[in-house]
Amino acid sequence: MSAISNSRSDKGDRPKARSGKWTMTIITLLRDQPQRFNALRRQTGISQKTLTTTLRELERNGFVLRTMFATIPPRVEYELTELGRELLELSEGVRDFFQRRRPQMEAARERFDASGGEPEIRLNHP
Amino acid sequence: MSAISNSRSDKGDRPKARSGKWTMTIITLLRDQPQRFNALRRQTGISQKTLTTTLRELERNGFVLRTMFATIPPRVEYELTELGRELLELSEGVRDFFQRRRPQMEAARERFDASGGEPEIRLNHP
DNA sequence: CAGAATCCGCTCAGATACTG
DNA sequence: CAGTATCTGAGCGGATTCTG
Repeated sequence: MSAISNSRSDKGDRPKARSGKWTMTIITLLRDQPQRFNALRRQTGISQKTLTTTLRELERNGFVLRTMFATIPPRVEYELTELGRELLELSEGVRDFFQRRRPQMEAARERFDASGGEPEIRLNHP
Repeated sequence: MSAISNSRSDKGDRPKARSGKWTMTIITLLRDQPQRFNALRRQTGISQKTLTTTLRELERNGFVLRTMFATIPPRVEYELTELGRELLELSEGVRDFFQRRRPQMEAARERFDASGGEPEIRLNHP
């Protein structure tokens, strides 16, 4: 274990790229105004550890700006950067797509599940 | 274990929605022409199990059409549906975004890692 | 309040072996 | 060739505990 300090900056191993199940949710919540840590926590029900991890990666990649206020108790605010705002637009596009196409997807799933997943079968080869 | 058959249609539990690390790769490979199972396998280096799972979910959701030819040896082709083609466009948009913004992201990462992840600190509260 | 550190269970993806 | 069945290891996300 570390001998002197245990701050994050001591660890030599940088976090690997994460897909981030909660990433889209977080940046969506940051759309309209900066938010504090526990505000995000309450709105999402996300665990503290995962929220921290998600926010750190967003910060690290330049999508979110973290600002600490040296008050007691401490106050930390997260807000979208310009780059983060672009990511938000992108992610809204993705969400819109799946929302628009949801009926087709559900219909396809019903067909697939009803047929037990049996594919088209052709006897002739093209 | 199953008493009589072990075909997929026997299992009552349907697969849950998967994020699919390889999904984008696969539909990109299907852009220009239908492809056979092992062709996809060779081009990606993806394991056979994961390829099957990925293709099945794409098929189930209506993005990919699977066609079996009753020949010996068997021949199975995968191709994009119209819906799949829309998903392809979307995913190309996503890839383009991260490609375009890669420099900004890498710059942000360097700043973050160099500073040990220390945030902006403000002494006054707004 | 905003985290860091730890432990833990689950799911995902790869490796392997076997079939129609 | 195109799968299915199984085992296994790694990583993610949650719960809990502790601190500045």
